[in-house]
Amino acid sequence: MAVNNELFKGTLQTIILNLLSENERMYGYEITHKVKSITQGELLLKEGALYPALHKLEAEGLLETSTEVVDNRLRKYYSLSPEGEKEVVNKLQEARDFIQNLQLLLNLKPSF
Amino acid sequence: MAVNNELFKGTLQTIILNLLSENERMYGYEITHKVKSITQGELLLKEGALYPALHKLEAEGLLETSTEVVDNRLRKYYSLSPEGEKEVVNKLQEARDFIQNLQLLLNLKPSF
DNA sequence: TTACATACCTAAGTTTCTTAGGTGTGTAAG
DNA sequence: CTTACACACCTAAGAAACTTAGGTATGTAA
Repeated sequence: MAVNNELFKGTLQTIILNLLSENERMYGYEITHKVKSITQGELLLKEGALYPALHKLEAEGLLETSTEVVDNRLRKYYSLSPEGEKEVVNKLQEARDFIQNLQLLLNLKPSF
Repeated sequence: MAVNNELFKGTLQTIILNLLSENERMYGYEITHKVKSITQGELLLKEGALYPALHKLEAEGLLETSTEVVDNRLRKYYSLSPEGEKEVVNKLQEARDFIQNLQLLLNLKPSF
């Protein structure tokens, strides 16, 4: 992670699940680039963090996979399982509460 | 931590420094209760997390301490050092950027 | 043939936090 | 009078997430 490394700890699962709720299916390498482009390079999602996280979410039954060969290279596509669809709703609500509480604790609320 | 445990990882230093920038001086036990009341019980800052964090910030020169005995009990008051005063500005800006990026990644921005 | 993008992966180490204690004082309940 | 709880500090062991630093393999541009 580029700028504020430490703070993003714990948000990775939520970020992955949300991207997949918007994009139907994505593969790992694509996710790292998507995160980079959305944050304009401020958050660099490391592969060493991403792949274990994807495997864990799959093992928990929140993600499903299908592999394809594109241009003679393997792609492992991930998509939300039915449980993943439910979980992303919870995770997003938790994220909203988290941001709310953090803004309260840091007096960042009334900036706009 | 009570509700969303995982997400607050990495935010503790910023929370401590910001509380001390608002309150001149605080002691550990007071900080845990302050955090609890601000978040209405949603974030329970554990002593096992707080005290090591305070010691680390002190070792880094960001905090200064003075001990007092009140009602025959020891209190160790923490306050920002000059470097701490500078660092809290950086940390808060990082937190703003973090929230901004997280909202972008999670599509939470245009809710109000 | 060197370098870099694409695309996957893992193991070792670091850091942070949780769990689960320990020490000691003061006060309220029974 | 002893049990429980609030106050107030502390630490050690373990869990978990992340970083670092690799490895494998293909395709393309210099």
